Amino acid sequence: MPELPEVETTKRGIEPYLINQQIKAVVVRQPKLRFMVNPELKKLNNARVLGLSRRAKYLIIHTNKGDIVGHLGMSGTLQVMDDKTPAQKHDHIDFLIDNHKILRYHDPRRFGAWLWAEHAEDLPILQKLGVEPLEKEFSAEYLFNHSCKRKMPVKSLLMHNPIVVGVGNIYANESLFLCGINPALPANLLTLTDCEKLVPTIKKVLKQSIKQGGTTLKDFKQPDGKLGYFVQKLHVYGKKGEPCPKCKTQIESLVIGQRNSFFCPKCQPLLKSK
DNA sequence: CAGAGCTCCTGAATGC
DNA sequence: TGCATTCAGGAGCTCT
Repeated sequence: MPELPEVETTKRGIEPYLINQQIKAVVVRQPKLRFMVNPELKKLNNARVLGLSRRAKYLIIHTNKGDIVGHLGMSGTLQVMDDKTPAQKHDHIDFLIDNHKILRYHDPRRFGAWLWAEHAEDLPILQKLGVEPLEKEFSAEYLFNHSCKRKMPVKSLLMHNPIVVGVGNIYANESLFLCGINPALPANLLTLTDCEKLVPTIKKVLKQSIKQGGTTLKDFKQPDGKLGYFVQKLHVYGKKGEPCPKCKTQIESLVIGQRNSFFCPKCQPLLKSK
């Protein structure tokens, strides 16, 4: 599933092919995605790409005729390929570029979204987003300020977009494990000290992942980038029943906020002893 | 306002 | 072998 690092990697990967190019046409084969694809997209003929940016997991393509705002959902991919490449199943959108290439959006589960706005900042969806996890605004103090008065489980808080964006299920699980914090712990029981550990850990995990995203980057230049998402070294995510890498206790799983969560009951006790 | 639950969709995994 | 069922998963929206 494209997490923030994947989106960032995608952005960096396609940017060189798009910048200063004209979008000749936009072909929408399947408009029914998470939201109906914005018909305004089709008016972008001959729009020139000025640059790309990212906000949370949204990818923004700035043109002289407005901003295209895309989200890869959980199974979406964007690839630049030759404009003669035949469309495959689930290839929902093509942006035809004037260098005989296309930017193709492929998304089996259709959880993605493609919006348009004169200025991306005006989209309500983007305005409601919390801080970027890699920016300095996401600090221990910031997290503590928002956690101390909420009862929701820490893990849900970390995945709560109005507070901090881009921390997906995998990263929330892994970061909490690395900090020895139980994912079900009510947020208001987090101490400032916990936050001082957690925040840098989240940043570290995300940065590491972006670095590894270089691997993904290579694949996605290959037109048949059928390589799935590269597996990264995970400690607990998806490892129910396996031994904890630290203490060998069996990893347990628990559904929190409809999301599967993994943790070591010994390294991440719910009740803080001592 | 906080927070729980619902919903979109399809492929993979599991069950018979 | 094949059909039917179950589940995962990002995030906005609705309801309490």
